Amino acid sequence: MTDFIKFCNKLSPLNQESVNDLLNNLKTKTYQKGDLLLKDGTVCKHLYFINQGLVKTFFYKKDKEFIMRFFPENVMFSILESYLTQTPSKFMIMALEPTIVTFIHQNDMEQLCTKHHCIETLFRKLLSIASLNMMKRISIMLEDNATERYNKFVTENNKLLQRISLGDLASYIGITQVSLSRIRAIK
Amino acid sequence: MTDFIKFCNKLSPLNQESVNDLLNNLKTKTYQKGDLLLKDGTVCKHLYFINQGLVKTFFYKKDKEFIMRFFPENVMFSILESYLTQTPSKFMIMALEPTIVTFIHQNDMEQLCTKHHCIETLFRKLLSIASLNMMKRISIMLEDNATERYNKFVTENNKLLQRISLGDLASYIGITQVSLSRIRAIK
DNA sequence: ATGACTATTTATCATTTGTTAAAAGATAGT
DNA sequence: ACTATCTTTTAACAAATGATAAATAGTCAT
Repeated sequence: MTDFIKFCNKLSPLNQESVNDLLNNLKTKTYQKGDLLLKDGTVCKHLYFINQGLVKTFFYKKDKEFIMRFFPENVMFSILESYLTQTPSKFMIMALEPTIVTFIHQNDMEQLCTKHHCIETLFRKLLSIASLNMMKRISIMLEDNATERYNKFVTENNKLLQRISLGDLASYIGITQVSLSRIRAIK
Repeated sequence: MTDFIKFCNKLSPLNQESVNDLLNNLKTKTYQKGDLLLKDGTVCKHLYFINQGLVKTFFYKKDKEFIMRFFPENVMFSILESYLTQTPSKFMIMALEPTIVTFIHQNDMEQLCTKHHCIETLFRKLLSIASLNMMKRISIMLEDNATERYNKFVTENNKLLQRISLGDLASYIGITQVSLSRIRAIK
């Protein structure tokens, strides 16, 4: 739980009262590899901080899987599409490793944003980071072909690479696993 | 200027004092078709509201152009990559039609976010919308091929379609103009 | 209307990526 | 060590998209 607070405080300073209010609303849960933190069709009610482990957010089109993003330890995440609108999610969240998350309920977070200006500021910073990440992703998908996207991922996520299967990486990059295998073979 | 306030108030209610503070910091400017609102390599200092007209945000890789997004009248926009970090922009903003924008300086907006909780809330809502839009864009780029992306754009942006050139639409979809022409011919 | 310029279409060929199937390699449980 | 299962690689062919060039259509200034 304290890592959650540390992370927040680093991003945007919180006063003592807001820290206490946050702490009072945090819960922690453990998941095994393969467990779903969120099933599609359900509303994402939580904002998560990942203490340990790795998750992927993804969705299916027909029987094909597409990965939106990987989240390793020490970052915050949620399914914004569902969390922000409180509508059923198109996306799912799955633990790729034994994972421990600390989370806060959307209702509580919303109230705390209203109550504490500094928490609203924190949330704004979180959304800023998410926006920057997604913007980067979009520009990469536009300007780079599969090989370049793969190389970029490798250099920028070197440490994650060993923890992600080839199939998952391919789904993230936006190609088939067979294509990615071929790309790797050519180098 | 008042359309700016109307838009904001609709998104997130503002008290009178914050409205006044906003109004005192707004400026309005007119651009001709083809004018740049922002050149790449410069820092995006403003958050814009578009009263009239149409702009595109885009970038170059070598001599190829890629379009991030179109913004028509009555929406807010900026180059978040640069605005949020106050670093030189990879992206440019160009008017595709005679365009009138009302805008606020990043310094001023930041101060107002600190001064008025309700303006911070407004900004959070703006970032939420941007995040949802980008999330949708990413999932479309993952799951849909060029033909599907084109069809989706046509049905969802029917009114914009007549105002955007084929080449620009292709750059947005992420294919060459020649490919898009072929896709349209097949239907 | 004319000419100059720009945008769009069409055609051809090259390259990339998808699809399917089979083989090879890795992992976990017994 | 052995099977069963899952992951990754390899191969052959199909489909989609890119690159280039030429033809057609549309736009704008005079």
